[in-house]
Amino acid sequence: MSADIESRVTADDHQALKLWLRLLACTTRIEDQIRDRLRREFGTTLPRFDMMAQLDRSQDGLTMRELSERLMVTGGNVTGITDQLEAEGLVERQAHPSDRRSINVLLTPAGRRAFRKMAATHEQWVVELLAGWNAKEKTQVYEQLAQLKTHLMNTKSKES
Amino acid sequence: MSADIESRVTADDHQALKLWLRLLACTTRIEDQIRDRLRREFGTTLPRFDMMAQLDRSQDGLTMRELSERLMVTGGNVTGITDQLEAEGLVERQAHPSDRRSINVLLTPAGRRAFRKMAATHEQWVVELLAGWNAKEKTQVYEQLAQLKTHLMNTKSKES
DNA sequence: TATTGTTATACTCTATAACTATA
DNA sequence: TATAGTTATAGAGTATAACAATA
Repeated sequence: MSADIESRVTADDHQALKLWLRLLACTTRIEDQIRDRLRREFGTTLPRFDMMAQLDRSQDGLTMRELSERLMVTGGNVTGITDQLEAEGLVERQAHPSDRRSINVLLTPAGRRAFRKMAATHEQWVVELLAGWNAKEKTQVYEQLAQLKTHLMNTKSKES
Repeated sequence: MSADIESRVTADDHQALKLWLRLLACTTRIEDQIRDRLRREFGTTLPRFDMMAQLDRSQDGLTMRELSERLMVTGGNVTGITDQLEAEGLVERQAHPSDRRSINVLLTPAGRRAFRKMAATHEQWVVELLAGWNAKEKTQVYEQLAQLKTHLMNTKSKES
């Protein structure tokens, strides 16, 4: 390998690393802001907000198993979050019509109202935090991220 | 406000939210991969790796206070991570030359060797994970993120 | 036997606050 | 008094594994 090619490879490597560190810094900053605001303004957390978002999309509720898959956390965690939300009257557990092992979790009317209100505010936070980009730039980055996402979904996790 | 403007605003809001969710998905995926690989291939964690990266850059070591600022975590956490790395012989605590309250933390020669090896592998992971973008695209996103970062640094945290 | 959900437990990462030694 | 560092504690957030009920 010639020195030229090698140096180009090295330059490209550092480019990727610098890009990653900047990407991580921006995302972490936004996520921390959202966590902090959810806690202070609504007394909730991101996992709880995410579970309510999943339930809001589904009219008939979701089983613990479905929630576990969609939130990408293990079953024990779903039980814990559901317990908290149920204690506050935001969700309820119902018997599953056809499988007595399963449990259907649904938003209560109060839970749906509370979520809709939080979601609107949350969306305004995101608009504000991403206001460093105009509409055209947002579209560009959105499409560039689509490419990256495709690549990442095809990138196997390293086996142990 | 006319219906047109309002609908444009709404469209833009959803654009920001969709962009944020995609940005978060990509970043989380990469970060999880890196955490997982650090754990499996080097038996270490991201905070430990980050501390060693800071120490590798500084020839004369850093005080606990400096580490706390650079890693953006509180002092108690720095003590804990330092304890772990010291127990494995990767860093050492030394008396500060001019302030007896302070402690200087330095990489040991073994720690520096271990870090350099990990860092090279880590950089290859990042190159691989970001391979969904070519060099030109990486440069574009890098510069777009610079803009966002500037905006985020000027965005005050919400007061309580 | 396999699956659903719960419980118990543990580990990482973080913060706050009380404490000591020193400035 | 103020600062550097340590210790103790707590709370998210996550995982694994043993378990009971049901399929």
